[in-house]
Amino acid sequence: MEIFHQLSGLVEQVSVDEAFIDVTDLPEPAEQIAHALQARVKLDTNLPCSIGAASNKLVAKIATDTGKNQSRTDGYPQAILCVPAGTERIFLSPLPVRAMWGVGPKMESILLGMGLRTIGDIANCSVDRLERRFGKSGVDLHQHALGIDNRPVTVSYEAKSISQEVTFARDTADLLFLRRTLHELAIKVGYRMRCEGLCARVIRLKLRFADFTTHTRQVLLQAPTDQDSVIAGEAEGLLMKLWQPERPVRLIGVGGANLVEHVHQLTLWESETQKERKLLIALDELREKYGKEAVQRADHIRKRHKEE
DNA sequence: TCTGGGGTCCTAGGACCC
DNA sequence: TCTGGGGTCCTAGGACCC
Repeated sequence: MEIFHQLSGLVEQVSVDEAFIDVTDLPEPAEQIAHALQARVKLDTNLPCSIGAASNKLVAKIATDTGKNQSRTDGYPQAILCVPAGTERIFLSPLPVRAMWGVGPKMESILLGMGLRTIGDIANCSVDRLERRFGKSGVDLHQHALGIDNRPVTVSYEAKSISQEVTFARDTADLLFLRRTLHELAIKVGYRMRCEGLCARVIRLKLRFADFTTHTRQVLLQAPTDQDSVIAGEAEGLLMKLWQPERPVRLIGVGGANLVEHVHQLTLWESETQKERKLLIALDELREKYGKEAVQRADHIRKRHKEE
């Protein structure tokens, strides 16, 4: 990512190992930039990478995937594929619908059922038919099949939600264990929110049963929070709504959504919650210095011992 | 791919208000 | 008192992505 930033200020990081770079303002041709960038990444990190270049994000993304698939001969894919402006539709046309960004297994089978095999078939299909079948996203799908995508490269990134979840090695029907796990997850979520300076207005619980059915419950808070105890408490309340003693649980997760920036409350007296905030921040700092297990709350430990 | 841990966006229905 | 239409907010679930 550092290497990308040296190239252009307009870098949109999509995941740990993927990014869009807007090189519109650079004088060199895209192909030349791509080769230099790939060489640079290899030299500095010894990592292979694939690059797709096009006039918009959608086509660049598909170009990367396509190049990667084509070069899947031996070893790592190290592809470069450039799609010149004006040739987007021609490039996409022969590709299978599954190659379209946003088309997964479900949509693929629906499209095949409609007799649409390639992206070109989607492009030649009437917008009305696609809209009837897929709603608003059908209109987008048609545009994308034509190679049209107006989404800009977005530099700043704001998280929409923060969550933690665990899948158990064995399904469990142990409520005490679930509640304890919930607490541990809530602590991690709260920590991450405080690191980002964010508070959540919505607390969400996710539960997956042994048969893989997944349920979520959420609650809208009066006031946004970044506090472990509040997150844990709300999540526990939600757990009791979903919990069925006879249904073992495979996964449990906690998250915060509707995130807002943390603002300090202007009250005359420090409330209990503000005291707890200060305590939590102090604990966060200790954990950063001495590791995650360095500090634990005595009341939590006592509770645990009693339970055990 | 019988399934890990994050995320995002969209849809549909219900409650509530004017 | 009942009905209609439209808008917003909230909740739950599904599809998809890396």
